[in-house]
Amino acid sequence: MAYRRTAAVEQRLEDRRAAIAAAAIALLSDHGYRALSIAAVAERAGVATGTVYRHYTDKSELMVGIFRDLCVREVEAVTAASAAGSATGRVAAMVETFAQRALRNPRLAYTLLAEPVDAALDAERLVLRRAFAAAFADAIGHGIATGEFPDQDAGLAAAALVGAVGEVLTDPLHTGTAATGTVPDLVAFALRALGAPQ
Amino acid sequence: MAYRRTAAVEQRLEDRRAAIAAAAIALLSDHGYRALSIAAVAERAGVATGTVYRHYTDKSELMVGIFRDLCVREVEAVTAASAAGSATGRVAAMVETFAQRALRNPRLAYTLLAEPVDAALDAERLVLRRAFAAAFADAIGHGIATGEFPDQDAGLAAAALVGAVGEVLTDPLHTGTAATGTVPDLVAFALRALGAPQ
DNA sequence: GTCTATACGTCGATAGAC
DNA sequence: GTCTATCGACGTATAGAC
Repeated sequence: MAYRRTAAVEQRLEDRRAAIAAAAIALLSDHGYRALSIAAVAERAGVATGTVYRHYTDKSELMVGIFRDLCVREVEAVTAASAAGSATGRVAAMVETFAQRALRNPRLAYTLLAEPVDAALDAERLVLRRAFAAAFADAIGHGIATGEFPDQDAGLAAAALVGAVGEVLTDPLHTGTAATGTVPDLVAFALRALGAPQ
Repeated sequence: MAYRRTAAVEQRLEDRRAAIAAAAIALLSDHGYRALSIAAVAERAGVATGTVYRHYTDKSELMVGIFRDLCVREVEAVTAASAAGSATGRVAAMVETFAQRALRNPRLAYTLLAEPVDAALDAERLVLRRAFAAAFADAIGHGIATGEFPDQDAGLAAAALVGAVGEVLTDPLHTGTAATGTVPDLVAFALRALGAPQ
C-alpha cells in the first residue's frame, strides 16, 4: 500500500508549521525583521534549521506566510468595526481599530506595514491595501447613499484613507511611541477628508 | 608621479554614468522594473555589461541611484509649486504638480512609487516620503499660521497627504490610465482634509 | 581593499510512520 | 520493507568591521 499521511501526522505537521510561524512572529515582535534569521526561528520553535525549509521554501515565503496569516485578522477586525452605526461612526471605528491594534505591537506592525524586506512582501502589501480599501469603500459608499457624506468617488477616497493611515502610523510604529493625540487626530483627518458633519 | 585622473577623463566617466542612467530610465519608462536587466541597460547605453558595474556595484544600487536622481527633481518641482500664494493654493498646486508629473510617465512613476523591487529601494522610498512630507508640512504650517486652516498637527496632516496621494496614484499608474476626475478629486480630498474653506 | 562573522539554503544520514 | 519528515553540519554568499 502506498504511503499516505494519517490524520495524526497531518496534525503534527500543522502544529510544527504553527510553531515555526509563532516563533517567527515573536522574533519580529521583539526586534523586527533583522532578528528573523532561520537559525533563530528554528531554535525558538524547537526544531532544526532544515525543518523550517520543509514548511517554507525559503525565508521570503516564511515572511509572506506570516504576513498573510496576521493580516487576515486585521482585515477582519477592521471589517467588524464597520459593521453597524452611522457612516461617520463606522469610518472612525475602522481607523481607530486599525491604528490601536497596530500601536499595541508596534515593532511587528512596522515590519508588516513598512519595513524594507523584499519584493515578495511588497507585492503582498499591495494586495492587503486593496483589501483594506475595499472595506473603506463600502463604508464610504454607505455614507454617500445615506447623504451623510457629500457625493464623491468612494474608491478614490478609500485608497486615500488607506494611504493616509499607513503613512501616518509608519513613523510612530518605527520609533515605538505615538503622541497621545495621534489616533484622534488621524480620525479627525479622515472624517474631515470625507466631508463628514462636525 | 602617481596616476591621477585628468578633468577630461573625469568628464568622460560622468558622461558614461549619465548614459547608463538614461538607458535604465528609458527601460523603466517602457516596460517597468522587469525590463531592467543589466544586459539591456548596457546595450542601450552602448557599453559592455562589465562597464555598468564600474559605475554601480550592482543592480540594486543602479536602481537606487536612478531613484535618487529622479526624485530630487520631483521634490524640487513640488517645492517650487508651493512657493507663493494662499496656503490652499499652495497645497493644491503641490498635489496637482506631483500627480500630473507622475501621470505623464506612468510606468516609470509606478516603479519609483510602488512597484515591488527590493529592500534597498524600499528604504529609499521612506526617505523620499519624509522629504515630501516636510514640504507639505511647511505649506500646512503656513496655512495654520495665517488662519486659513484650522489648528492641527501639521506633521501628521503632511504625512497623511503624502500617503493619500501615493496610494491613490498607485493604481492609475499601474494600469497606465487615470480617470479624468482623479487629479481634481484628489486635490479636493486634500483640501477638505485640511479644513480649507470651500 | 581585505578579512571575518553571520546567515541562507543544501544534503546525506537517521529515525520513525505506514 | 518502503517512504518521509527531521536533523544538523556544511558550502557558499554576503555584509560589516578594520
